[in-house]
Amino acid sequence: MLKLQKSKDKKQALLKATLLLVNDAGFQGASMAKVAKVANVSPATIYLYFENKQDLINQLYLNVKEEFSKSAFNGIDMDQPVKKIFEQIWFNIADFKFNEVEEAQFLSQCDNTPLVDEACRAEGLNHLQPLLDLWLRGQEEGIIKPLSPYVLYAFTIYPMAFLMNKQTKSHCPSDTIKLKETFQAAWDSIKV
Amino acid sequence: MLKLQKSKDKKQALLKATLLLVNDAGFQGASMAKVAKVANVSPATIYLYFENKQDLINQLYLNVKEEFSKSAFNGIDMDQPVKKIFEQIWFNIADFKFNEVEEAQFLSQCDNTPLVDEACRAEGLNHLQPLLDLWLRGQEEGIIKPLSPYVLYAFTIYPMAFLMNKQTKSHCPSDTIKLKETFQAAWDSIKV
DNA sequence: CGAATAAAAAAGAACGTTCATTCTTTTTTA
DNA sequence: TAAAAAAGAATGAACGTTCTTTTTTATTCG
Repeated sequence: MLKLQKSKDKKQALLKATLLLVNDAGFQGASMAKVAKVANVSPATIYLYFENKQDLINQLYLNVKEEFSKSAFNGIDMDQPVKKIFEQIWFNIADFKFNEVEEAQFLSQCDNTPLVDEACRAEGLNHLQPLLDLWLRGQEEGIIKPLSPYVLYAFTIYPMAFLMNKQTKSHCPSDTIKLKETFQAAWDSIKV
Repeated sequence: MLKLQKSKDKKQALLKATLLLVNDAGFQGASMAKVAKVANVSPATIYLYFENKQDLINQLYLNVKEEFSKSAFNGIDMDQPVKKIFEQIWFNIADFKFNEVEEAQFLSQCDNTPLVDEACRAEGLNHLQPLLDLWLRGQEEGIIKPLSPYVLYAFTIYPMAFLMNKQTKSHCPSDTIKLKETFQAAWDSIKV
């Protein structure tokens, strides 16, 4: 039982090491040798927990994506008006993006690379279903524009990745992005 | 003179080969050997035109970024209301994203990777100054919200990268994204 | 309860391959 | 015919992965 925990710790350490290395130097920068070194483990040990490098990347992606989705819907009260629920989710996501910077950065990098399996990406998207359902409800109530969920996502959630990125790389001082006004922009883009 | 053209052709072929390979298999997928093969050239020849791999990537990035900016401001008539000019630019960018798919995909991949020099990225951003100036003018006229240019960009331009990406990878059928309504969303997010 | 032992986990060295880059030779150009 | 451009082979280093050995763990029996 203690054994099992140790195993999980080691796997977690490997995932975290990969995350850090990918953020710092891209996917090719995260070589198995470096991942092993950062996780304080022999390269061979990685293969006890992961099939190969692709499997390591895929599992990391799904791991972080799930963490992200959990944050997004954390403490949501569904017995409220659509706008209020959306606001809760939006601020949850903002919190994640600006507090779990490492994880958020990693996800951004994954968004546009061909190195994450498409199947894997699709699985990661499933977790966001509650948000799509909420939008549908908003559209039925006539308070959200009849746009495809892709467009809704593109204008409300996706922009946060850009802003997080700019802030992290300190292209813009951290007081430039006022969350309340930023949410207003997001909402204005999709409200009817 | 003919010689010079041939040289330029070869350099262009190398850049294009790199672009394709990076899109297909990421930055590590674009090995010098493969780039050479696709461009029909010896690996050694690459080093006549580029210092090293990083230089190749940097130059490609700046090249494509400049092409992008040129498209954005193509045929713009500055003697018009702010909204009209912004609309022209927005549709220019949309055209680029949805027609020059290879280039747009490459830029998206560059946005979030640590493999493009920050200095290089900064240089690429300069080209967008006219858009920032336009926003400022709009803010002085009181028709654009007093948000930082980062936020304005995040909500009007950046979403197109996401939509192009989804459409290219055929996650959403190509008639899902109606440009006119999508522009409306962009404008609504920043108009006062 | 502690020593013996079998199994599982981990380590480190080693594998063949591929990498970015350079060296030497050949071809093309002026 | 001299110089510039290009080719192809060769370089050592680093890659992902596997092989062999050592260490750790859990279990069994004295």
